[in-house]
Amino acid sequence: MKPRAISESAVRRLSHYLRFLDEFEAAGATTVSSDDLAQKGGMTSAQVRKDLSRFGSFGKRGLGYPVDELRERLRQILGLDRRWRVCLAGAGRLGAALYQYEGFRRQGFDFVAVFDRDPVKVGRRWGDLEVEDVARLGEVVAAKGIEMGVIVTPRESAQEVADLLIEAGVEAILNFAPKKLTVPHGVTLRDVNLAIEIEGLSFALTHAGEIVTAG
Amino acid sequence: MKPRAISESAVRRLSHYLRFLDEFEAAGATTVSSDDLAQKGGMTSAQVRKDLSRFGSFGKRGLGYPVDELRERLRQILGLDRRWRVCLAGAGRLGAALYQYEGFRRQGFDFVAVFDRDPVKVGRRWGDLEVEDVARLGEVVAAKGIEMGVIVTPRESAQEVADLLIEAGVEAILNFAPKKLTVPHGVTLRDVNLAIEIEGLSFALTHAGEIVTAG
DNA sequence: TATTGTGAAAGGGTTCACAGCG
DNA sequence: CGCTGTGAACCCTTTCACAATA
Repeated sequence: MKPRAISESAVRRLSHYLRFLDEFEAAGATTVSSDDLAQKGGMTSAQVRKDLSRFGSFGKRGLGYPVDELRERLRQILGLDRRWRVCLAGAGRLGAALYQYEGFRRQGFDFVAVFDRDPVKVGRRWGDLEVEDVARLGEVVAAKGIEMGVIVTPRESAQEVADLLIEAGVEAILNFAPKKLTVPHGVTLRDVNLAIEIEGLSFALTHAGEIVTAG
Repeated sequence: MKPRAISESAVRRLSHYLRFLDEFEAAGATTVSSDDLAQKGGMTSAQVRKDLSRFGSFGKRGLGYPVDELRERLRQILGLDRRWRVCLAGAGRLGAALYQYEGFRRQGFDFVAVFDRDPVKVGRRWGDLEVEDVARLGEVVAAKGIEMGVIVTPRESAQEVADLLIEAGVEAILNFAPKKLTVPHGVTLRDVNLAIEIEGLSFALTHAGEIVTAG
């Protein structure tokens, strides 16, 4: 089975299309054209069609795509037609903000465990959870069937925690620590590096006039 | 002036190199080769050399790059040899977490104002700041010489706040709201969309076996 | 000799353009 | 007729490979 590779940016666009469809649905549309979707995202209609056609022929020539159907199909494709069990590694402020962010739950992501190494934090109540000692990570991940990990530790502990997660069988990690992590083949890693994003802004302001492209 | 466009991903790599150099410096190295840097980041040495050579010839053939000098040069290139005045739009939990994140201050980014529309939040003390009414955004941005905005509002208010920031003269925006914003040419926008990142993970787990490339 | 800096080649993602079809 | 689906063309980024050189 090797149905051709999909780029990370293409997957990101699928998520965008899903949000655009929500907007069209809210506006009462029953069909949308690739061009309608493209305009919401500042992209070309050809790109939208290429992205969608990779997963099947959902459109009707001359008409466009049925909003409802395409929306459901995209949710399936993105794996949003089920719920996922997620753990937080790091019980700091950023972790708390993510934990309480409604958007995750709404899209099907449930935080079912929080870990920290700090004995002061271990045992504290977080909603209906209790912060667990990171030493119990493997045990808890197995017991609760946790499938994704979100790393919100300081830079220094990030790789260590990633290794624990992977050893426990977690195959998808969202890393907020400002550290490039090494993961084995088969584990999916996404980085959200706040420092790097804001440095991109200072670069752009510093080099105003020179063009910065998308790539 | 048009010294060839620079891709966003290339700028991101410059930030990475800077962090790698910090690590090499901490380890006592005085020079590094493009291959040393490449290995830290899982990239090729040719890529490192191409990225760096765009800004000048910092290396010595047969030896590599002087750590100190390259580090300083990269800080200049990224605009980190000065401080930036940043405002937060949105006094919620995520905003609070970012506000208290030491990393920003350490790299030269100072939060000098926080805005919210909620009268309950306006007037509250945040460290040595006071939450301001978003109605005063233009005034405060001008008075404090604010250069960057970080949007941490709900989805619905994001575009509106972005427009206010831009009208006030802000030319760089970091957007955490899960909404694709429209900004005029000349304004730099970076998105951090947590929902989209985690959806990337569920996509990968759902399609395990099929390859997801970098692009 | 080891490593940079860089043209040339390769690779991969995006856009074009049009045949196909409702 | 309008819009999708898609092969081909295009373009940008990455990698290769080697001349240049400390």
